[in-house]
Amino acid sequence: MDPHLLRTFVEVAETGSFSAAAERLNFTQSAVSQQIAALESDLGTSLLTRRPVRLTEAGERLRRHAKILLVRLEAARADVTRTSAPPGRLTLGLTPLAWSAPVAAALTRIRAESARLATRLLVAPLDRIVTATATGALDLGLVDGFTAPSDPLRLPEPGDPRSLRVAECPAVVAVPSGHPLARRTSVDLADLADAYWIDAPGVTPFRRLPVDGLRAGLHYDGAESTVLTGLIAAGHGLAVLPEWLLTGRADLAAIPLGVPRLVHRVELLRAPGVVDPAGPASLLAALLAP
Amino acid sequence: MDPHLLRTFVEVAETGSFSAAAERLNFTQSAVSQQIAALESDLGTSLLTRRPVRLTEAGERLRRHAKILLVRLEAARADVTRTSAPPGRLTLGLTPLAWSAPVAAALTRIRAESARLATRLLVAPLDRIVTATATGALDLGLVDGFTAPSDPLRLPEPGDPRSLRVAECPAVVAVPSGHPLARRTSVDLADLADAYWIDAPGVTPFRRLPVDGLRAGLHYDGAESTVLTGLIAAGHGLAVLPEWLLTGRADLAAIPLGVPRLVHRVELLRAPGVVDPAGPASLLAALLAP
DNA sequence: TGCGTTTACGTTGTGCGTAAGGATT
DNA sequence: AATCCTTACGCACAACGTAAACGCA
Repeated sequence: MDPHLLRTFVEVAETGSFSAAAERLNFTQSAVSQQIAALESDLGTSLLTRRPVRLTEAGERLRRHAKILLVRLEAARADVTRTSAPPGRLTLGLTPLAWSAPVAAALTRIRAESARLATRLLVAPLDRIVTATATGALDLGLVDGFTAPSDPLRLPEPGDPRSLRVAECPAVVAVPSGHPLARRTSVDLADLADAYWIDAPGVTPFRRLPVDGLRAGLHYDGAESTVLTGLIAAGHGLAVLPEWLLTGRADLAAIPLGVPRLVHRVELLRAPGVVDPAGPASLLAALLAP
Repeated sequence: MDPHLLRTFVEVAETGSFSAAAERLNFTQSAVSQQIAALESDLGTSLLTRRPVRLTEAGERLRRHAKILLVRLEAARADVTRTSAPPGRLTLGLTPLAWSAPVAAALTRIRAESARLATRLLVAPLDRIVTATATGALDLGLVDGFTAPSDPLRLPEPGDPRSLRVAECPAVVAVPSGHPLARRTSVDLADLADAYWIDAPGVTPFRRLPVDGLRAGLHYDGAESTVLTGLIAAGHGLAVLPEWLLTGRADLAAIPLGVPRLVHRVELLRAPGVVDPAGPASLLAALLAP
C-alpha cells in the first residue's frame, strides 16, 4: 500500500486505462501494469477488470479510501513543511454561496488593515475548497451548507472538524413573487412535494435536492446564483436558498421553512498550521466577528 | 513519505530512542537512523533532536498526522480485503459508559436470535475503540460522550462520521444525597465554579472536566464507574454523569443540568464495510430500536 | 489485424545489514 | 568508558524501461 501505488491506481481508475494513466504519470504502460499487479497481490484481491478496465467492488472501495489518503498525506506534508514565517500573500477559497454580506465586509476590513498582504480569491465547488484547504493550497476556505440550527456542517472528507462558524441565516423556499404561496409565512417541505424544483448542485450545497422525494423539473448545472434566482423568478421551479440571497428582490418571495428546520451556515476552514496568517488580531477576528 | 518511514518515525517518537524503535520493528539501529534521515531530507526539516531524542515542532505535527494516516491506511486495507461472507463471530467494543440498559437489552436479543454467533466483548477507552473499529479489529464499537441535545458526538480521528445514534439521556451533576444542592431541580455549571470536581477521564468521555475553569479536587485514573460514584457518595467531589448511572442509588442525587444544556449520548460505529454482520434484520435493528 | 495489457529480462537505484566512526554523558 | 547515533560500504532486492508475447475486439 505504497502511496505511489495508490496514486497510479487512482489514476487508472479515473482514466479507465493503464496507458492513459501511464502517460499522465510519466511512466510506461509496463510500469503501471506492474504497479497494479503489485497492489492486487499485496491485497490479495482483484481491483480492476481488464478489457474493459473497470473497478471491481473491492477496487471501488480502495479508490474511495485512496483518494482521501492521498489528500491527507499531502496535507500532512503541507503542515510539516509550513514555515512559521507569515506568508506574503493570502489565498482564500469560497463556495459560491459562502460569499455573503458579512464575508464581504470582513474582507474589506482585512485588506484595509493589512494592505501589504496580496490576496488571491478562488470560487469553486465544496469538494475542491475542502481538499485545497486541507492540502494547504488555500490558506483559508469558506464553505456553506444547510443544517439544523447551530449544528455544524457535515463536510466531505477530508474536512477538518476544527471549522469555525462564520455566519448563519434562515433557509427559505424561494418562489416567484406572483406564486400562490408567496404570502405564506411558513411552509413545510412535505407540503411542497407536488411542486417542481430546480436542482442546482453547483449553487446550493445539497448533493441533489434538500429532501428525497422532491421532483426536479429542471436541472441547472452551472454555479452562477443569479441564473438560479432568475430561473425561479421566471417560474421554472422552486429552490431552497439562504434568505439573504433574496432580500431586495421584488421578483422573488422568500417563504420561511417550517419543517425540516434548516439554516444556511457558512464555516471557515483553515489550512493545517494556519492560525491567523495576518496576525492574531485581524483576519480570523474579522471573519468571525461580523 | 513512505508509510514505512512514518511507522518507524512514530515508533521513534514514542520510544524516544532509535535503538528501542529498531528493536521493536526488527530493524538495526542503522536502518532506523537512515529512515529518519530520509524522512528529514524528504521534508526538508529537522524532525527530531538527538541526544536526547525529542520531537521538534515539525516532528510533533508529523507525529499527529502520521498516527492518523497509519490507522486510516490499515482501515483501507481492512475494508478492501474484507470478505463479503458474514463472519463467524462478532467483535464488539465499548467505552465504559456506553454500556447502558438499552445496550444490554439489545445484546441479549442479538444473542438469543443468533445463538451461533460467537461474541467477543472489549471495554476500552474512546480512542482505542475508535481506532480498533476503523481498522476492522472490531466489527462494531459503541462510544459515548456528552453533547448538546441531538448533536452528534465529536469523535477523535479517525472517527467515522457515519456513526449512528443509539441512546441519549440527560446529563446530570452527581452529588452526595446529603449535599446542600441535592434538592435543587436544576443547576448551571457556572454556579458550581467553587465546588470541587472529580476529574475521571477514564470513565467520563471528557478529556478533562466538562468546562474549563472548574477545579479538580481529585483525579481518578481508573475506568471503573463504581469507584467514581463511590467517590462522589463519599463526598470527595462532584462529576457530570449520565442520569441512568445514578438511578436507584440512595447515596447519590442527580441534579439536572441547566446551562450548558448537555446530554449523554451513545453512538454506534461500524467497521468499514460492515452493514450488519448478523443479517439485515437483527443486530443494528436491535441496537437502534430500543 | 490492431490496440492494449501482460510477461520477460536487463539495468539502475534504493534500502538494509555489518562494521567502523564520532559525539555526548 | 559506555552508550547511542551516524557514516561507509557491500550486497540484495525492488522497480523501471525496452521489447516481445499475448489476448480480446
